[in-house]
Amino acid sequence: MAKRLRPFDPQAFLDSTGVAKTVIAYSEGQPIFSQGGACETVLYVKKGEVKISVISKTGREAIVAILGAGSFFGEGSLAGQTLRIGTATAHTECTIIAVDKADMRKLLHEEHILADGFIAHLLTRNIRIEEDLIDQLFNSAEKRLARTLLLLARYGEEHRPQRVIPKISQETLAEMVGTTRSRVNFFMSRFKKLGFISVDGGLTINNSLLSVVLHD
Amino acid sequence: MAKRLRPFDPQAFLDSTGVAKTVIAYSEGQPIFSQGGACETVLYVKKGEVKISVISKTGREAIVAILGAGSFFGEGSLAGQTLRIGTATAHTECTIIAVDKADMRKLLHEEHILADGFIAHLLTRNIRIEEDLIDQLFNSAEKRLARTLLLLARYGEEHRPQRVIPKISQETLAEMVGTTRSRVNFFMSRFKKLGFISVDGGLTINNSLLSVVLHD
DNA sequence: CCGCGGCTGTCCCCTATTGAACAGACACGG
DNA sequence: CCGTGTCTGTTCAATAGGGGACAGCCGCGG
Repeated sequence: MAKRLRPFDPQAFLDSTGVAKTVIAYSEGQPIFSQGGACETVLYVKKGEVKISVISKTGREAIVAILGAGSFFGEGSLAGQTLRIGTATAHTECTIIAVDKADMRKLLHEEHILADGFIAHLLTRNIRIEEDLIDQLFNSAEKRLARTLLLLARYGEEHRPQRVIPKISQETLAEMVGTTRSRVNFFMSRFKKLGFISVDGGLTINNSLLSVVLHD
Repeated sequence: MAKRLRPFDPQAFLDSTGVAKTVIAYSEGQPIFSQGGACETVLYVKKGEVKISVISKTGREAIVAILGAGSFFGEGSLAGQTLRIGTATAHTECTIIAVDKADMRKLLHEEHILADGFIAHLLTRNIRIEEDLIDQLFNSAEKRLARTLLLLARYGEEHRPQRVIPKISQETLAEMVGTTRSRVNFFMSRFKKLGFISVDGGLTINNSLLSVVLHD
């Protein structure tokens, strides 16, 4: 089913369908929706990347996901959520399609092909979140950081294993990993010392070496 | 959509459809599928409860979910997973319907109504897992335990707030919360001392008092 | 060229958590 | 009534992680 996603292009579909929708371009850092706000739409990343984060009562921020083109988000609205549980921010410049939840429900019900794609998306999402949860349950901050770096390096792959990581601050890493910056820095230094990563301009990671951390 | 799940009954649907399926009754503790095993079916809880757990490389067990009647599980197979990432065990006596993944795909594609129900299920699941993840990211073991107890107490609700918790060992709680038994014991003692819970035969929790823990 | 803001490299203290061990309570089957 | 296995209550030493604080770097816009 993951493979079925490829041939089906929700974007073209959404573009062509007659349903009411909004297409908006955001510049980096702009909020798309905010935690606690009304939950009336389902959104789709047409271009760029979106960051989904949550802020705790104590003000700590955690990054739940970074989604690329082709992903839906804000689907919670379909399940009866009335308030957004997180905040969506443009992580890079991006353009987003928003569909009213009632329309989306109708579309899903009437259009096999969209429903298929949406199910595929939800399944993928589910797996990823579950992996993240398991990661949190089992692994130390060090391993989680290693995993995050590996995922980032693999990101934008599809082709040859790219190992250069797009610029990212330790602060952001900490929020993704679920720890503090001082910890991140501590482990990064260690990784460098051990030759698992290197910093020559961009951050480069050595997949096979870093993987060692993960597997004990 | 969560509400739509109610009128639609996947069980009756699966029962009536002509697709090949297996219905099996399990007794408590029996394995339904095992981590690392082949991933060929999607399953559905017709009666009873199923425990989904994962075992780490170091042998630690974590309980990812406990699902009641009406839930699907093992849907990862649809997304191209070839190996089960966790183990499903009969948490109580239960009866399970298993559908081959190819058949399930066909059904989902052809039957609006099933697809609707399945999407509703996935959305609900997604939200729950995401909440668990956020809980792990933000909250201390103490708060997570409080939350777990509250969820357990509310479990089987639908009606008046029941506060008696079905018998459950500290060991199991630890696996659900993602901590150790000693920690669970420590916090349980504290909760008792503070009057948040009481043990007169069964474990009874005081919802409003225990909620305090959650909200700082 | 200077100052400012945003990051990084380091330290350090203090609390939370782990991991293991051990005795006592209880339930069950022989 | 006894042994055995499964929990619970408790303790303790050893770590991992949280939460600052601070100086140094670097790029950018006056």
